[in-house]
Amino acid sequence: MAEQGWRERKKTLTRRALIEAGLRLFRDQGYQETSIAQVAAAAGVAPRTFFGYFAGKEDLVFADTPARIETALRVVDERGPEDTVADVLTRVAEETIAGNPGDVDLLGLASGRMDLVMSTPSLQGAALHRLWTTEQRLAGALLRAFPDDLDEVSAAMVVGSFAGAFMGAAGASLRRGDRPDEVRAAVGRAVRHAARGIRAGVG
Amino acid sequence: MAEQGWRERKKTLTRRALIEAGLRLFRDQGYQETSIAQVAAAAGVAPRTFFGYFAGKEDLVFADTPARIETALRVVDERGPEDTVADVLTRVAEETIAGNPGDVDLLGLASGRMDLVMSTPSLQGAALHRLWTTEQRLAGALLRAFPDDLDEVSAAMVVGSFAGAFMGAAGASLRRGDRPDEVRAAVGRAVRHAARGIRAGVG
DNA sequence: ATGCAAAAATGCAATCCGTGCGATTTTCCG
DNA sequence: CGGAAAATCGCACGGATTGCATTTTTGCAT
Repeated sequence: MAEQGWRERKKTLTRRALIEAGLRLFRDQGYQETSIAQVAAAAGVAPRTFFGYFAGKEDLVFADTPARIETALRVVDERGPEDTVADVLTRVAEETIAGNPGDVDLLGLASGRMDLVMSTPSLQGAALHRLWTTEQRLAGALLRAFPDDLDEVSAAMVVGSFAGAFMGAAGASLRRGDRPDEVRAAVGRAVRHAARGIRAGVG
Repeated sequence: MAEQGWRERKKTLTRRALIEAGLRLFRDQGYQETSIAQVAAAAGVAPRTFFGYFAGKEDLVFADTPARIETALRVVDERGPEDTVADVLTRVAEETIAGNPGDVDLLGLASGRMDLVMSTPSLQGAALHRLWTTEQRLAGALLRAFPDDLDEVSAAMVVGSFAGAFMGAAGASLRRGDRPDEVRAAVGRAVRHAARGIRAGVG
């Protein structure tokens, strides 16, 4: 847990500086309109250095998702004996919502990422791709947690219908201009719908 | 319906040449590894001309989807009086499958696109983004077709769960290396599952 | 404190996508 | 045949990435 020293500390410091500078610039002047050179300059490093921290422009925007994904997977892995597939996925969804609609507070930059992604096509694609690969991992974890109730395809199908309902509702609610709590409610309804659908099919 | 003359004819001809050349090169040497310059050269036009036909490299890969999307939307618009939401979406899915898993035959280049997309991250993102925007349009059409049973959010949620289940099943089946007919079967099962889930919730 | 080796930050060149613009060539039509 | 409109081209940028060689920093053992 303990960091080595100045070396490590400085690295996470630079990383954070890049994220904050990037997110701020993206929000203020737009994603496409902001060049990596600007982000690097604002963070006080050379443009080339940016790529030592992130694989690309998109990566900076989703810098906090890996942790959230691990959390979601852990929820599945820690399935209780009495839990059903729907129970577990519902809990995953709740866990996800807890730090999603209307928030972000990534590094002090509360909100903004949702709007940013929703208003930037290329980021939408990136976000959906991450969601897609995450769904696959989630399906794998689910299959491991319920080996008697599922198979590869049904696991992926269940996760897909869940995520699909979730995203569909969230997207529509946001597009409609709902308040954060309304979005939460909409998503909650979608999750319950998906859970009901699953119970009607798989154990 | 009738084309003007040589002008129009040549245009669609060049367009087709670009698509065929592109798809062939993408399949043979990979998407990322193929430059637009190569595609243009193979089609006998200047690189700059490529952008007169497609907005970008990705567009070429999905050149046939617009038509398919229109078809899907039409299926929703032509809802029968007795149809339920699940009925309509099931029909949309069938319509979609009819020309999807294992095929493509876009322009004689049977198969290959599915594999191409599944093996190219950036194309996956593009494909998912197209799916996402299509879902929105589908939700809109569905809302128009069932104004008494749905609202914006529930329509999007229903479409999302449907598409999610569809994609999840298709992806898992393909990833597992299933034969085209097996993929079809898996998707069929997913569609029935999603339909059941919808019937359990919305009318 | 000093010097060396590993790690990080840079600089630079090169490739490729995508776009604006002006110059050319084709095709259409009177 | 003589434009006018449409389609191609060529050219020059701006910006994302990447590979490679060079220069700074930092960690650590004398």
